[in-house]
Amino acid sequence: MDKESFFHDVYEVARLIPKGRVTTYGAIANYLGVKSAARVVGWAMNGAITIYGIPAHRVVNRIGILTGKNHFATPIVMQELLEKEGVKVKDDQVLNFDQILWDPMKELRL
DNA sequence: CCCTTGACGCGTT
DNA sequence: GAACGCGCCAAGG
Repeated sequence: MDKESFFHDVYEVARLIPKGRVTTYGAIANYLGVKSAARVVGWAMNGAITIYGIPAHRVVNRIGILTGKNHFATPIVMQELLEKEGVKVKDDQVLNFDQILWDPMKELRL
Protein backbone atom coordinates (compact mmCIF):
# COMPACT_ATOMS: atom_id res chain seq x y z
CA MET A 1 0.00 0.00 0.00
CA ASP A 2 1.49 3.25 -1.05
CA LYS A 3 1.78 5.70 1.74
CA GLU A 4 2.40 8.63 -0.52
CA SER A 5 -0.81 10.23 0.36
CA PHE A 6 -4.02 9.32 2.02
CA PHE A 7 -5.84 10.74 -0.96
CA HIS A 8 -4.10 8.51 -3.45
CA ASP A 9 -4.98 5.41 -1.49
CA VAL A 10 -8.57 6.49 -1.26
CA TYR A 11 -8.70 6.97 -5.01
CA GLU A 12 -7.28 3.52 -5.65
CA VAL A 13 -9.78 1.80 -3.40
CA ALA A 14 -12.66 3.84 -4.77
CA ARG A 15 -11.72 2.83 -8.28
CA LEU A 16 -11.80 -0.84 -7.26
CA ILE A 17 -15.38 -0.71 -6.08
CA PRO A 18 -17.30 -3.21 -8.23
CA LYS A 19 -20.36 -2.09 -10.14
CA GLY A 20 -23.54 -2.60 -8.23
CA ARG A 21 -21.74 -2.46 -4.92
CA VAL A 22 -21.14 0.32 -2.42
CA THR A 23 -18.71 0.97 0.38
CA THR A 24 -18.39 3.35 3.29
CA TYR A 25 -15.97 6.10 4.21
CA GLY A 26 -15.13 4.33 7.43
CA ALA A 27 -14.45 1.04 5.63
CA ILE A 28 -11.95 2.70 3.34
CA ALA A 29 -10.31 4.57 6.18
CA ASN A 30 -10.14 1.39 8.20
CA TYR A 31 -8.66 -0.48 5.27
CA LEU A 32 -5.99 2.18 4.90
CA GLY A 33 -5.11 1.74 8.55
CA VAL A 34 -6.63 4.93 9.88
CA LYS A 35 -9.80 3.84 11.57
CA SER A 36 -11.16 7.24 12.47
CA ALA A 37 -10.19 9.18 9.39
CA ALA A 38 -13.50 8.76 7.65
CA ARG A 39 -13.78 12.55 7.35
CA VAL A 40 -10.57 12.70 5.36
CA VAL A 41 -11.90 10.03 3.04
CA GLY A 42 -14.91 12.21 2.39
CA TRP A 43 -12.65 15.17 1.78
CA ALA A 44 -10.64 13.10 -0.66
CA MET A 45 -13.78 12.07 -2.49
CA ASN A 46 -14.63 15.71 -2.89
CA GLY A 47 -11.61 16.04 -5.13
CA ALA A 48 -12.22 12.63 -6.64
CA ILE A 49 -15.40 13.82 -8.30
CA THR A 50 -13.37 16.02 -10.60
CA ILE A 51 -11.25 13.03 -11.53
CA TYR A 52 -12.87 10.86 -14.18
CA GLY A 53 -12.92 7.16 -13.30
CA ILE A 54 -13.59 7.51 -9.61
CA PRO A 55 -17.14 6.44 -8.72
CA ALA A 56 -17.67 8.63 -5.70
CA HIS A 57 -21.36 7.82 -5.90
CA ARG A 58 -20.59 4.30 -4.71
CA VAL A 59 -19.31 5.63 -1.41
CA VAL A 60 -21.82 6.29 1.32
CA ASN A 61 -21.74 6.68 5.06
CA ARG A 62 -21.78 3.74 7.45
CA ILE A 63 -25.56 3.57 7.48
CA GLY A 64 -25.91 3.58 3.72
CA ILE A 65 -27.21 7.10 3.32
CA LEU A 66 -26.14 9.25 0.37
CA THR A 67 -24.70 11.97 2.52
CA GLY A 68 -22.51 13.34 -0.24
CA LYS A 69 -25.14 13.67 -2.91
CA ASN A 70 -25.15 17.42 -2.41
CA HIS A 71 -21.59 17.64 -3.65
CA PHE A 72 -22.33 16.26 -7.08
CA ALA A 73 -23.40 18.31 -10.05
CA THR A 74 -26.95 17.76 -8.90
CA PRO A 75 -28.18 15.94 -5.77
CA ILE A 76 -30.08 13.43 -7.88
CA VAL A 77 -27.11 12.30 -9.95
CA MET A 78 -25.74 10.08 -7.20
CA GLN A 79 -28.97 8.18 -6.75
CA GLU A 80 -29.50 7.92 -10.49
CA LEU A 81 -26.06 6.44 -11.04
CA LEU A 82 -26.53 3.92 -8.25
CA GLU A 83 -29.92 2.79 -9.48
CA LYS A 84 -28.52 2.55 -12.97
CA GLU A 85 -26.01 0.06 -11.63
CA GLY A 86 -28.69 -1.95 -9.92
CA VAL A 87 -28.48 -0.40 -6.47
CA LYS A 88 -31.90 0.40 -5.08
CA VAL A 89 -32.09 3.73 -3.33
CA LYS A 90 -35.06 4.98 -1.37
CA ASP A 91 -35.10 8.44 0.16
CA ASP A 92 -31.30 8.76 0.03
CA GLN A 93 -31.06 5.38 1.72
CA VAL A 94 -29.43 2.38 0.03
CA LEU A 95 -31.70 -0.64 0.22
CA ASN A 96 -30.20 -4.03 1.09
CA PHE A 97 -27.15 -2.08 2.16
CA ASP A 98 -25.67 -4.98 4.10
CA GLN A 99 -25.94 -7.22 1.05
CA ILE A 100 -24.32 -4.94 -1.50
CA LEU A 101 -21.78 -3.50 0.88
CA TRP A 102 -18.28 -3.98 -0.54
CA ASP A 103 -15.80 -3.90 2.31
CA PRO A 104 -12.17 -3.64 1.09
CA MET A 105 -11.05 -5.15 4.38
CA LYS A 106 -12.95 -8.35 3.65
CA GLU A 107 -12.78 -8.40 -0.14
CA LEU A 108 -9.22 -7.26 -0.88
CA ARG A 109 -7.52 -8.48 2.23
CA LEU A 110 -8.13 -12.13 1.50
C1' DC B 1 0.39 30.93 11.97
C1' DC B 2 -4.20 30.01 14.42
C1' DC B 3 -8.95 28.92 13.98
C1' DT B 4 -12.91 26.77 11.62
C1' DT B 5 -15.10 23.57 8.83
C1' DG B 6 -15.94 19.21 6.38
C1' DA B 7 -19.24 13.68 1.92
C1' DC B 8 -17.70 10.33 9.26
C1' DG B 9 -17.50 7.08 13.21
C1' DC B 10 -17.60 5.65 17.87
C1' DG B 11 -17.67 6.18 22.81
C1' DT B 12 -19.99 8.22 26.64
C1' DT B 13 -23.64 10.57 29.03
C1' DG C 1 -32.09 4.48 23.21
C1' DA C 2 -31.32 9.28 21.68
C1' DA C 3 -28.21 13.18 22.01
C1' DC C 4 -23.77 15.19 22.52
C1' DG C 5 -18.77 15.39 22.10
C1' DC C 6 -14.24 14.13 20.70
C1' DG C 7 -10.81 12.38 17.35
C1' DC C 8 -9.13 11.90 12.77
C1' DC C 9 -6.39 14.56 8.52
C1' DA C 10 -6.45 18.23 5.29
C1' DA C 11 -7.51 22.72 3.41
C1' DG C 12 -9.21 27.33 3.34
C1' DG C 13 -9.79 31.95 5.52
